[in-house]
Amino acid sequence: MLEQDIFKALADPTRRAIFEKLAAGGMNASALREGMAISQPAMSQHLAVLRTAKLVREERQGRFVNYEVDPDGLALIAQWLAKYRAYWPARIDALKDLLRDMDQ
Amino acid sequence: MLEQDIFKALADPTRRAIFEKLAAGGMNASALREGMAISQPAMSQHLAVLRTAKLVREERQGRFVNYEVDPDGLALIAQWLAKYRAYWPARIDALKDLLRDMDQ
DNA sequence: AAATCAGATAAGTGTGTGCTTATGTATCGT
DNA sequence: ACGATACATAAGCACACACTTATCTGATTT
Repeated sequence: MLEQDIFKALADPTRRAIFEKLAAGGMNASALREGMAISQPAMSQHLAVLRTAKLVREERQGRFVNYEVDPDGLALIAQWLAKYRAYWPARIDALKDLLRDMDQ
Repeated sequence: MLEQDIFKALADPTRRAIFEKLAAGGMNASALREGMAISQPAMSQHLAVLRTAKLVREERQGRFVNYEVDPDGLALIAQWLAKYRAYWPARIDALKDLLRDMDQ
């Protein structure tokens, strides 16, 4: 789980879309493809990249493979970002508000 | 300033190194090259990519161009990350803690 | 004005990446 | 056991990307 893998994985818009879809709830690879205009091998390859980056993890269920968000990858981004907290703008208040709202 | 630009910019290890160097304090392109085994055009091209991503901003000073971290790009990453807050592991909820610290 | 210096831009090249088609590997249903 | 289903892997191809050398722009110095 390297920074390198994470940022490279997220550099592709299709993979970000897949990740975002999974963030709304785990599902198998076929379900992920629905409404996405992407071939089965392409999806499988993208999921492999996301897995390597620890952004996603799999769990085999019979002949399906259920995928879900892996917090490890996100944690690494948070850590990377934290290194530069000195530069976060004051108007990041929006983010603070967002986090406060999510606490309710 | 698109997500696309940010993640692509950070997907390159040399650019992350440049960014990290600038995070320690602004400096011009020549100073950035010191100890980095990178040609002048390559540095210029990397800086252009970081600029497009709003991760870095320039300020011309005579015949030098001083570069420094641009908070805008970092803010965008923070916002992207915040969308997936539900998945952050409790023990590494660093971003939230840091934001709390900033409230003091 | 001319030479110099900091940096940007242009054009070409090798490598990486995301796709495709084809095939392989498990698991399920009958 | 057999075919079907869900997914992974292999191999090839077109394009993107990071580098190179060469040149250009703009500011400084003498």
